[in-house]
Amino acid sequence: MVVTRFAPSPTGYLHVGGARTALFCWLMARRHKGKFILRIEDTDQKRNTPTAAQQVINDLRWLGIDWDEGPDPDDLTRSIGPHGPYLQSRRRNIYDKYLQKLLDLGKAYYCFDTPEELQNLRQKAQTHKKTFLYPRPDKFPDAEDLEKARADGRPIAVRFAMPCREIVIDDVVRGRVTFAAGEFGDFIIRKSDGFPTYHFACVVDDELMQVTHVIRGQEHLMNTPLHQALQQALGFRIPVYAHMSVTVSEGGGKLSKRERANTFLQFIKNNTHRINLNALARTGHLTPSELDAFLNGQSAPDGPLITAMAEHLGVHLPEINLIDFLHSGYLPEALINFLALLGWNPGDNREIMTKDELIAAFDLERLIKANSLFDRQKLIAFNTEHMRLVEPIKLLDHFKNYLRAHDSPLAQADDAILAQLLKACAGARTLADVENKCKFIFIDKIEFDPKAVIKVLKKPDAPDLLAQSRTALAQLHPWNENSIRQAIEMLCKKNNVGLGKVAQPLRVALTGTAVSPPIADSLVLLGKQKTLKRIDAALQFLKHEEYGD
RNA sequence: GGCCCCGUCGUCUAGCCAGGUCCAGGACACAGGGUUUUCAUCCCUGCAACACGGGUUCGAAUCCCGUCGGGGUCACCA
Repeated sequence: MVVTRFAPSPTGYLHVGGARTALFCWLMARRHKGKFILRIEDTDQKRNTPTAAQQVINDLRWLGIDWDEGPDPDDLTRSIGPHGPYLQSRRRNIYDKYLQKLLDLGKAYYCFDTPEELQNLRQKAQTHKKTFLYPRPDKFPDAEDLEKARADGRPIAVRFAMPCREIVIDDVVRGRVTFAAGEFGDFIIRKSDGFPTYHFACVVDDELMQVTHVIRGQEHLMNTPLHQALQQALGFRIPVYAHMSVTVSEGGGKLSKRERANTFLQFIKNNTHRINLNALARTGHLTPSELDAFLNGQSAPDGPLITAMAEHLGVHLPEINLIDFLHSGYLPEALINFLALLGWNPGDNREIMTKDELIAAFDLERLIKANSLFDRQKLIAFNTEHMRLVEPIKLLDHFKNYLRAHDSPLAQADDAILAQLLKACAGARTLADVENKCKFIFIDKIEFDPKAVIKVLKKPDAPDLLAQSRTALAQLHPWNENSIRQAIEMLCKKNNVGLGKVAQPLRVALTGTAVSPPIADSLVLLGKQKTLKRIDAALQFLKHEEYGD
């Protein structure tokens, strides 16, 4: 049976890169009717935040990735599956057991160096232009040395005695990779705070959880020799390894969480003169000195705060975390499809694929070796396709989810209305597009976009046609898509003009902008009362403008 | 810098392992045109790549070597 695992360290929101790794692991397990495990690697006390694990879990669920074993998504303290707990911080007794075994076998040893001492050793190696390898003592410290170190208050860590021999790893995507003997030094497997390091916990857990395929980013390739040595020392199986290519950002560098903060910072710097910093600090819940620190590049606020401030200023930031994509109105189906094709392809010309199709086609053999760039424009194209493809019920769910994540005026609408909006906006690229197009219906006071006014309302015949529309619509009964369309068409015929001549002034009168769903839909959605009122308001507005000129 | 990985249109990629069917196929983007009451959608056409240099071979995008370029990694982070 195929068993894969995704093992994030909970340091914040789930990053697209991480999501891609999770997706490939999940796809592999589902393809082979195996198991997919979620394991939380929270062995770094300094970096973990209490809510981060839950956030990662929420993000994964939004994407539509589920796990057979792992923390209970509704209650992290509970486990699903026979190999729990799935939070590494709760497995310390297990690691200690294997650690003792290594110690007993003479394959690991205590060490008592302070950070400063290690730093010195490294420096020395660097001045001699040699790679730093920890100098293994001739004789491993014994119980007595341990006591003495403890008495002296020295940090007590444990190192693995790395065997000095050539190491060969077989990787599904890289092929056979060979490392010469002596490339790797003894590394720490238990930190002085008693927690295992990543290498150790990962190897032990992969064995105990019976993981068969380790699929991870290429950045782990250099870790694999260490893991393999550990597996051999402990008598563990060696799983199949697949080191995927990395996804890089459009800027050239790696897709980094800092990118959003940097983009935002750059925007502020370029527009200092027209930004009210006090108001900005308020929306970002920052003190003036915190904002100052951010502007000086000393620190960066949390993701959600950046998002709030960017929204406040109307700046679009590159999406990096999964939650950013939710906020921008992307569909998880589209993101999955897009991510799957970053470094993998089904071997034919198919691109737009559903989750089931991806599962059926997935194959580790078809992973690409070369790094790829995250192309947002292509993502948008994928999203457009999936907006059309997703079942209406599901699309509605996604839309509500999106609306909840915002402070949208549309949140007050019920399901039936929302479904109508979605239908009227067929062809929209993102959920954000739908919201933008329809929010005029839920706003009491609309504002006229000057460009739309000049381009449409100020046209010579516009006020007259608008007034005629008002008269015709006022008499209209019943008020539905069909009747409205007929009324408008008749008006066009009567005046001998194209549909746009009548529809556009109406549109601007109702929405303040030149963008909305098809005109008849827009009128139905707005309702007769409000429609007439807004036409009156627009007519009024035009009169004042005339006097003003 | 040491070690490791990678290198086909601007981008994602097919083709490479099993050399000829590839003057290199698809998609996104871009340019031009068309449909449409706005936006978006949709349709058509076009542009555009084997990093470079040596081999091997009758023949190389495909095999070998070198150069250059990009990325990763060198923690008591994961």
